Amino acid sequence: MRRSPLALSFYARPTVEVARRLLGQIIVSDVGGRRTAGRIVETEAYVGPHDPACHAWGGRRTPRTEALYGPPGTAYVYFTYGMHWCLNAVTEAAGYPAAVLIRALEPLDGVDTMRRRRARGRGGKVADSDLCAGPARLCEALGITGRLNGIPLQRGALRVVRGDRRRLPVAVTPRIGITAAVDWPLRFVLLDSPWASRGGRGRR
DNA sequence: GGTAGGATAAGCT
DNA sequence: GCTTATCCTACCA
Repeated sequence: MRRSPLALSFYARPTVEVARRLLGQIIVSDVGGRRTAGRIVETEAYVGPHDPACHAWGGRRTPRTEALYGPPGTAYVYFTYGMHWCLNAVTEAAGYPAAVLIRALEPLDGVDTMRRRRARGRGGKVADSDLCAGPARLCEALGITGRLNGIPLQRGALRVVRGDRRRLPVAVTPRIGITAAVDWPLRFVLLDSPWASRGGRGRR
């Protein structure tokens, strides 16, 4: 089945709105010649230079954050904790640094590939419910690394395509793992989704 | 069921 | 030097 990619205009809106409307949409990765795909079940908004948890807080513009200033629909992939990659979709107008962090997916396609990637370098096996339940986990499962930083999400090896968004029960909570602006309700998660990250399955 | 601590490196002060 | 938009293992209940 062929699904249409989300257009640039989808991302050129208030970041909170994009974060909410990304729930239910589908990420498709063809990295390494393998097709993997998953449905977005958890997101967080990082709303710009006035957001103390945003990497572009205070207008920081460095080689690391450069992709955040790109056009809407750009992939912002950053490295953290010395070993993890995380994927964001850049939002709002070009030049305005804001993005939505993709925090969890429901695996749809290429589950065997996901299992292999997630188990690599780790003798044990990974429960299917943990394949994409976390921002770094889903990047590992989909083969996403810094090589994809700055690419457009409308075409190419990594893209976001339209999913079924009818009747989605959404919970709104503070963001996870940050120490700044802890009261801002900028995390969106499908209510009771078994695919959400830890700290994420909760109701509110 | 839960949580504490370690891994590991870029970017900042 | 210190912090970090994390994950995993070990350990305790």
